[in-house]
Amino acid sequence: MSERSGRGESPEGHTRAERKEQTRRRLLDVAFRLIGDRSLAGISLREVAREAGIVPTAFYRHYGSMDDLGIDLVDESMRPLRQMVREVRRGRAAHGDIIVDTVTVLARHVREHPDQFRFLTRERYGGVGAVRRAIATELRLFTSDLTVDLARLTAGFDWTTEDLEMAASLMVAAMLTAVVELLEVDQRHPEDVAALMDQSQRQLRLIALGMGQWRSKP
Amino acid sequence: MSERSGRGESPEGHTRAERKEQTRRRLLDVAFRLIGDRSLAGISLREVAREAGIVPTAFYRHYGSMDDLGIDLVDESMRPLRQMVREVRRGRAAHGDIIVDTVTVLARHVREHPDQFRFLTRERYGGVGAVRRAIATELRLFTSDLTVDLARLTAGFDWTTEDLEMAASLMVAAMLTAVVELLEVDQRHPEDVAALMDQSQRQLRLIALGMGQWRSKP
DNA sequence: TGTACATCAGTGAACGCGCGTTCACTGATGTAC
DNA sequence: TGTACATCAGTGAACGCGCGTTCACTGATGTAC
Repeated sequence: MSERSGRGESPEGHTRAERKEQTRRRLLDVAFRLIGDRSLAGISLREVAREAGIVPTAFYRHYGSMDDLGIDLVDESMRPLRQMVREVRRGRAAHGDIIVDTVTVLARHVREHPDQFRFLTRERYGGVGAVRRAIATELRLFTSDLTVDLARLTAGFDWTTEDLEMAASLMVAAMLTAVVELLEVDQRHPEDVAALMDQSQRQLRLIALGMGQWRSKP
Repeated sequence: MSERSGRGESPEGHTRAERKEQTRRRLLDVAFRLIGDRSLAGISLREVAREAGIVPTAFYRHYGSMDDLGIDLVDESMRPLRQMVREVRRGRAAHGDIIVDTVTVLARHVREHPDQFRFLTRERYGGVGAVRRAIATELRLFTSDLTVDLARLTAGFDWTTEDLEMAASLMVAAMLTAVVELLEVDQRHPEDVAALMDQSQRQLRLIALGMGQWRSKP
């Protein structure tokens, strides 16, 4: 048999490594889909393998356990979040309203990758230890990026690092709440989505107003 | 045989109803304990029954399924939260600092009922539909109580109901974040607990400062 | 280019296990008279 | 108070099922010469 078309299925990806990567992607995609209405603990290795079109034992060619796959899912779903931060920073120089931009970009990402955000919010507290820690680490990085941004914005005022972190973590809390609520509302009711985004923007604005008045030991 | 001491175990509770209630309480306590390091989906009917000292089939004398037990767990763990709100309201008339009081009482409840708060934060997003909805309803009630309080505090200023709800939900988000972090830190390190409580108080103060500056369409 | 061997993604049978749920039951507690 | 029957919390055997994991395997792809 020739080098190509060795197997009937999947004509793309000729090398062994390419085929393996395709299977791994299928495992991740299937897991995200199944996680849409269940927790990671609620889906089985056999189910993921079955849906990905491989035999259960072949799963072990890719991950040592479902927990390992879970960690990979965290990486995958944190990527859009990091991209979001980058987008907002890029847009920041252009024109004024950081808050509107942030919420808009966040809402778009949630709309585009609902399963991934669902996974993150669900496993953030509920999941296996390793997965929970991976998510906590990523969120901490997210908060500290925001702290740096706030430091830049408040340069000249006498903000302590502690206070900046406090404000950043409050903003992250507000945004995470918005994400969760966005996932809950039916995307076919745009007026609900708009109301949520509006509330989220007003919350961030309220925090910004408070920061304007803040004195380090008020 | 006489009416009392029919069974060797559990001398308390003579009537059939009392004994049944004792078993139900044991089921709830066992479930809270097991949920300390797993999600509700991760514990089995057989395990709960085994730990409660009854045979699996006897479980059905108390609940139709583990989901039913889950709903009962929500009721049980929301009780301390409601009590907390009442306590803060009661103390409010006495002396000044609502924020310090709220955070102090909250921290105490979390310390006293860690398993129950763990259950709530874990199942809030991760759990079965019915349990998730029960928690969402209780939290909504909590937020609307706070909205009423804020309405009283801002009487005379031109706050819309929408804006009051927005501020209340931001405060609840801040407090829930604090709860989660309190559950994560080791209670044997009081300085970490103090730092968390301090951050939480500063966040609420920041929001209060923002509210002082708020104009309904800024 | 051709051959001979190594690699390794995926196969398929088999295992033991804990699960939820059914069923007919037991015997103490409760109730009617 | 005494008796006869009803109730019902808890028992124990049994079921079929999907699970994670083991094992020896196959055959296309990759590599060395």
